[in-house]
Amino acid sequence: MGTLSSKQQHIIDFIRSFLVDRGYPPSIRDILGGCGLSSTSVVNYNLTIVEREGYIRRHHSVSRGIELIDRASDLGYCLQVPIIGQIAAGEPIPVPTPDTWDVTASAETLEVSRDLIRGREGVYALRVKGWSMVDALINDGDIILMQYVNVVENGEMAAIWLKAEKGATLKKFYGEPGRIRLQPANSHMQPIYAEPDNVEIQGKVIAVIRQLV
Amino acid sequence: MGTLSSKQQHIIDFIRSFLVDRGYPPSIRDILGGCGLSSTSVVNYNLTIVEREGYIRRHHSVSRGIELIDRASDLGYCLQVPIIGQIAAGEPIPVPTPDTWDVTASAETLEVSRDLIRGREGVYALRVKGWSMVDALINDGDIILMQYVNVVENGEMAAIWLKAEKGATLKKFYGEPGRIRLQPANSHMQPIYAEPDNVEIQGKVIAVIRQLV
DNA sequence: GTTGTTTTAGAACAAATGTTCGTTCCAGCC
DNA sequence: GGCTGGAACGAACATTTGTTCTAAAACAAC
Repeated sequence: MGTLSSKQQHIIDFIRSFLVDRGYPPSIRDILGGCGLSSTSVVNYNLTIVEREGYIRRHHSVSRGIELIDRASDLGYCLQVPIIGQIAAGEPIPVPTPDTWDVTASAETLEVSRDLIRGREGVYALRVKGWSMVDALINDGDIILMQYVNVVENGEMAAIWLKAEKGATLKKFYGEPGRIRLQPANSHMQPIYAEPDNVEIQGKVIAVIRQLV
Repeated sequence: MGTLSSKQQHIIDFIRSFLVDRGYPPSIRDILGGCGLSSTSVVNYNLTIVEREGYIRRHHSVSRGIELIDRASDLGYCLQVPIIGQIAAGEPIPVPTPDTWDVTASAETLEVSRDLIRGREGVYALRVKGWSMVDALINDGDIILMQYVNVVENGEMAAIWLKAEKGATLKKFYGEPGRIRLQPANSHMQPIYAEPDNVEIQGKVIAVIRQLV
């Protein structure tokens, strides 16, 4: 990646914004107009240099065949995850059944980068309401990424519905002989013990996102 | 969003993979070949329907002017944020100076969706080491998104370097007459008071990301 | 069957767009 | 001054590519 003149830098910026804005690359004459240049051959000339320096890839004799390949502010793809509700002690989570799973139906969605999902299926998001999860280092207003599962391994953090208490909580799950231990993430807090048929797993936590300000 | 024939669904899938693969949209004749169709007018005919159903937007009389607008399975751009180091009590953060700011230079980057950044400049990420920040609901292994700033407003969470103690910490910042109050996010913990010229702000926290499993 | 609608075919056209080439401008240099 | 190489210009050209039109085939409803 060599150095570029300001004109060439401007061209790259224009290509990027054009691409984000319109969804397809600009033609040479688009760049001409957008960057205030005066001749298609000037654009072509600079485009050749920008390609030689490794910022774009050109597909010759293809209209708008410009491919951006800068890693710097490069655009990887995100996935959209539905925010299907909020979790608060005392309220059940409206987990969608796997067959009525429709991302587009949900009113709000969260954009999440691919590495957080890691190819998992059945991922949804919840907004945390209240301070009942602070022992799990989860705050009011946080967003938790959940995966829809029925069973979890020991030690995994899960959203658990306590039928008798009619309360939802986030705890680390440990199956023990004859009982289930629900351990707060904070080591200073005491665990809760529950009957196996009193708990219902509504999904496991795969990430926590807290946005400040 | 209406229903599509299998042929039309195939066309959309082809457009998407073509786009991801080559960086620019297919022409009508590309679709013709890629989907095994036999006439450009057939492609055009189905493209019109697909557009009417809201899956794409066509820019007429523009070569390859096809814009994918399905929210369901992809799209939305991410930005890359450099992970420039880790924060732990007792170690300074290697904050880059604004002029040597080079995303590509950093060994590790984090992909983050656009809404988390919100157009801010000078954003970097830190990996949290140790449990010294649990009072701020931040755990060992969490990743915090930071923005490089020198001053913060009262109540904002910031990475603060205490010169005398030679320690970095994350606290809520409050300027008070003659002193600075550093308040843990956890209300059960007591604040720290510091001399104004003993503190050095290294950036403010704009998001916390915790990945489990 | 008839009728009407949807879908396909193929070709021709016009516009969009990449490419080429001779020329000009200009700064640096011998 | 004269030479040279990078950069810009402008026009012409060739290809790519969207668009349109007519006819036919396929399909559904009656």
